[in-house]
Amino acid sequence: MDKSYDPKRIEQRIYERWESNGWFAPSGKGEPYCIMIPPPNVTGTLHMGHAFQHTLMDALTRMHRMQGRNTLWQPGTDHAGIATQMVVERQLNAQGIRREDLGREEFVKRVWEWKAQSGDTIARQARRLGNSVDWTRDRFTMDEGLSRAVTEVFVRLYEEGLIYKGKRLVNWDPVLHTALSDLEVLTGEDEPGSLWHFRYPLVDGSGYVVVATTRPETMLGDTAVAVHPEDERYKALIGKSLRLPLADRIIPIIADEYVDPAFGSGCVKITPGHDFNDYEIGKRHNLPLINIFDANAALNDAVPPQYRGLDRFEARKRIVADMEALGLLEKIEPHKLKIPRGDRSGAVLEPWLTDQWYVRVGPLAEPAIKAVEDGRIRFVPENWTKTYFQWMHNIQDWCISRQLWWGHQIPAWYDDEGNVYVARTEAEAYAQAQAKRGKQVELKRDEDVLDTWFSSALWPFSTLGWPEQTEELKTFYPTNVLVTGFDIIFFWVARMIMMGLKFAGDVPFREVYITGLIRDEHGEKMSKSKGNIIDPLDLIDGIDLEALVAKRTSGLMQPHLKDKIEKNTRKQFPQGIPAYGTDALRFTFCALATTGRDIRFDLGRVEGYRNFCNKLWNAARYVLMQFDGVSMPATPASPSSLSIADRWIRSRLGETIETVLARISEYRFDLAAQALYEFAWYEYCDWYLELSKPTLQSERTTEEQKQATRETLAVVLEAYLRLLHPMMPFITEEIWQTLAPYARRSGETIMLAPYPTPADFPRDAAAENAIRPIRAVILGARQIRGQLDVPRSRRMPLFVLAPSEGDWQEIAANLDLVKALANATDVERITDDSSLPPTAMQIVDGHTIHAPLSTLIDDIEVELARLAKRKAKVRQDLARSEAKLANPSFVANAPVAIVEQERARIADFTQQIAQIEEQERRVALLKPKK
RNA sequence: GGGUGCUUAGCUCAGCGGUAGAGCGUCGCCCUUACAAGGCGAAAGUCGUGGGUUCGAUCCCCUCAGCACCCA
Repeated sequence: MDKSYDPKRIEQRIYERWESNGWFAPSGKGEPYCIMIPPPNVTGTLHMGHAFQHTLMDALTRMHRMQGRNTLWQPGTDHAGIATQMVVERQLNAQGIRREDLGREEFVKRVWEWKAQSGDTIARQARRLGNSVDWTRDRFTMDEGLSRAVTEVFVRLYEEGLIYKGKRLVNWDPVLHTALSDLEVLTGEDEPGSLWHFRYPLVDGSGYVVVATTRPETMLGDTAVAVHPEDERYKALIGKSLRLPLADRIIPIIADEYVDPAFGSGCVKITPGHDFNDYEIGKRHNLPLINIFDANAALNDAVPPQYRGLDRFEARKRIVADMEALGLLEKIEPHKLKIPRGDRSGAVLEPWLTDQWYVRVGPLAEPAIKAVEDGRIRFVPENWTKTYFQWMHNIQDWCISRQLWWGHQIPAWYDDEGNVYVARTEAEAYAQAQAKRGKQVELKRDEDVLDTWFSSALWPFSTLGWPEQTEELKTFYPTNVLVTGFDIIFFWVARMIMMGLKFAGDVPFREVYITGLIRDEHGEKMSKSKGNIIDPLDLIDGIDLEALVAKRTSGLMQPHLKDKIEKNTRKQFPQGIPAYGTDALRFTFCALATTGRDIRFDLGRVEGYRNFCNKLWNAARYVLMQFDGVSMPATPASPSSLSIADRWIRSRLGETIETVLARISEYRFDLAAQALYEFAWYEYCDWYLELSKPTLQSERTTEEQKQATRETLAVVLEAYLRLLHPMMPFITEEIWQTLAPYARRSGETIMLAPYPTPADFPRDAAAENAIRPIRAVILGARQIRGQLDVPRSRRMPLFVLAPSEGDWQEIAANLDLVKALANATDVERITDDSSLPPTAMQIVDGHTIHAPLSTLIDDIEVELARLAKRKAKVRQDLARSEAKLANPSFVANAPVAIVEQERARIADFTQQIAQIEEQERRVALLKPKK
């Protein structure tokens, strides 16, 4: 083995072997376990959030596979309608081609070409992350099978009256020319704007009312002015008529509770065609609805000729100017408001009246709520159920049509009379038309496509072959757990639950593990425009500064941010990013997977876990070295030949296995990772490896004892590798391949070896207790050296005052061990320290350890200072305990065990102080007489 | 306006009714034949504020402040 760990040399080779052997596919044996990957955008790349979630899913998948379950991790991608269409359109625009020039068919062909070209980026990334997905089952939402599921669901919902077409106000993106669902609307921070106060004259010439508006350009579509019914200022005006300036229309003054008398002037212009609230008011008061915008949000022919064709923002200026010229502009106030924008285009959205398809969600939501209420689906962490319920109880009908070309075209056809035929195929639609019209008629298919989330909602069963009742569907549905971020609970999780219950007859998954969102080191969301994204592969392979800068500053939507991004990047990564390897990255993700909702990604953590990989690597090297030139005996070492250290480390591994299993079962990957880290580093490496050295190197131990220790080294490490494998698949496999035989374990791969159980390494309380005094003496010696800055090379005799005969027996039985690790010339028991020469003293776990000062230092003051400090600390502790016991109600009310513990502490502290004082007295004797 | 979180060591975060923990960073000492990507030792926190419950609160309850997110 190389002296240090080099992930580049092992990872890809190992992954290829796993994949080519078909080990990712379900075994076909055992209880099923299934996770559906949340399908990423097929033309996109995996970002840190994906890498994070994939790591957790892979860890779960690998663990259950090792536990003998029939395990499927289903991979795939979605077609990301708007995002993908935008990308391809932009590419075409760069060549001076417009989408409309190509026509729909040709354009869609170009998208497929782009998909083919960029499509394997994600698969390549996923492989580098070590994902053990079953690639043979890879799916895409636009695949034939999945498209069939989409059509089937659409038709069935339509037939049940759960899908309808309606003319409604929608959120219209005037740049992308499509409707968006509520969820795709972003309302960001308050932006500075104005509140314009206009005068609308009364028809009877008795004056005017002042209306306040943030959108002057919509006044041409006003069909009323509303006041609050109880507003004394305007009560008398209700029912009167106004002459709408510029448009020169007569509109009524109406009363509606919706009006906030305190806002603006208390008079609100009502534009039912271009505002969601006004639309509702319009419905209540039977107001006419005037649409004044076209698809580009420019004014249409419904407005006076001089405004026609003006863009909405241009129109605003003109209208304000014209009102002012007419003396109808009362004032302009600065006003902050939130402006709705499209989540893809960033364009200011326009409420616009169009024909759209909707899903009537109410009847679907009810069972979906119930499934969570009665525990058939469990959210982890549990408090996300609240978020889910809040949304589900206030759910709105879902606008599913999009005016795009890329996506599942809606299976609806129209005849020349405008009748609609929803059908699984064109032929079926023609048959329906024939039946209805009694003759053959020409049909035209609906141009719109479905929201991408419509197909994503079917993912858990469409990928398994639905509507066919396939074996896979029977075996793996409902799936076990969904791993995803809280940001798509509404978009995706809720909709999958609704669709799964409706069409697959059961919940789509039994648990939903909601992860936090990966943010940058400042807690900022990672985004291209902020220039703070990190490609997970760059953490794995490393990247130099120039390449990183180039990556972050190319293809920016807002080129003016380039300089800032470059500057920040150079500042943050002056040396670029070193290669950390997949395992280090994966372990970092696990360690960061706390219950919080924001996860700050800290490069320091990755580095730390890369070091951990190296530590593990070198521990393995040490273990393997012990077998050099040693022939393996035919039979394993007998239990009776195990040393106390051998028994101890086995017991500690047992506890670690227990902890890891428990923590992962509650999705606390952070705590599981911590337990794994601590065992390997602080127990196995720091202690056990060191404890093994005297046994293996001494001439005083028997060959049988040596064999027992060698085997323990191998057996414990081998089992630990299996325990760690789900989080760090590559390094564990690499080491395991050479180590396994020494642990008498065979098999082609660690990924199919059994996952450890606590029963494999039963707890051994006697061994754990026996190690304690041994450790105490070694620690005492180390502390004395450390605190007095004495080099390890300076050896010394130790005198130990043990708290009990039993404790001393453990020390005495392992004297060579203690001497070696404490680097002591001798370890001698004392029962009374008064006869000792002046020493440095340390109390550890009830053991008092002395080392003669003459062997350590020349300056007595150093030791005196150390003692004084120590004494002060113990006195503080003593005071605290005494105060507690001095409180009669503490003694009366606290549990006996707690009171006893406090009494014991006092006794202990008192004794320690006495010892330190005695020590001070004796050390002082060494002071040169003045 | 409604809702949900968060505030613990310099930084990033665990923890949780009985003497405050980790990683990274910092400071000493050490080239110890597994590992300097290392070893040993150390320093460092009135656990956001103010109340309450309790024998005892970082933890439970209330108030306030700051920050973040979601919904309208």
